[in-house]
Amino acid sequence: MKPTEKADMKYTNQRVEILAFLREHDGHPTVDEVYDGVRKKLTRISKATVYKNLKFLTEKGLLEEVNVKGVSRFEANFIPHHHLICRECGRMEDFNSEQLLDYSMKIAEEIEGFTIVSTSTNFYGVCKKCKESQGI
Amino acid sequence: MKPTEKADMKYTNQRVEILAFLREHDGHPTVDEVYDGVRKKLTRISKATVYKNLKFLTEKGLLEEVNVKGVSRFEANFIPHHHLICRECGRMEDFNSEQLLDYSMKIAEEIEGFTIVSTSTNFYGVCKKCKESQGI
DNA sequence: TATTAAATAATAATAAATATCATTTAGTAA
DNA sequence: TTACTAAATGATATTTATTATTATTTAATA
Repeated sequence: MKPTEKADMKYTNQRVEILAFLREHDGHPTVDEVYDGVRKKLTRISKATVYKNLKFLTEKGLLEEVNVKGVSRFEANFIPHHHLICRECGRMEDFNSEQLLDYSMKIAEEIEGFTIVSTSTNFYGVCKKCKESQGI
Repeated sequence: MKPTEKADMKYTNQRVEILAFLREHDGHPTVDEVYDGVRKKLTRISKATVYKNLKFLTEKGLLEEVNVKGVSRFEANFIPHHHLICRECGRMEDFNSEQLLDYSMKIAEEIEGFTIVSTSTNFYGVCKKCKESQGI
């Protein structure tokens, strides 16, 4: 099922707000960040509901879970892309390169033992903020 | 510090065995797998020691932590490489492509806001075993 | 609008990871 | 080699993260 299709599930306010929050916040929020964000609109939402739905929506293919430095983060961006990851603070940004996707998928064709359907490259380094705070 | 240099730390039996185990098992073991493996040689090792050392050795730069489907896994392979990841079972294998590393690092040079020092591409798909068990 | 399966909130339970602390050990120097 | 000391360990307690339970509420459908 493509992310744009209607999934076979109830579109509760909680789910709608979680999806909306993640579509508006592309910085790969953690569970707690999603909870805090969604709570501004749905003040009575339970954290268990956030956990359950992040898991559920990920299984449904409407979200993707990524992990940096042992912390789970979520994103709603299904356009194939890459990640810039700060080894210091864990900050994570999307990065687009059609070229690199094409190149990687070409290489993937030669791989045996695995049937590859997608690729994503992680770029590790130090973000601007961390570099500046180290420099001082 | 390069992984081959002697780190500034005590080389306890526990640490030596954890490092040895990970160097001999390149399938990206989980905490529990490391614990079970090392316990065969050091029957009295505590799980807390395994946790502490996996974290410590990762911070020291002697191990790397990766995460598949929410599960932390560890590896001792510091030769830059890529990963084949099964979306079904979470199996993870190393994959080498000097070409792809070069290509990615070339692209990295153009990235602003992050100072990139390394890259790694994840290839997502279905492994042979999962494909066979689905086919039946 | 009434029905019903599914989802929620609140909380309990479980699992994962870390902290505590008395004891042991690796590394160093006499 | 032995003695010393900071660091590491094992055992366990504590904390944090995640999942399960259950009475109540709600979205989807007729």
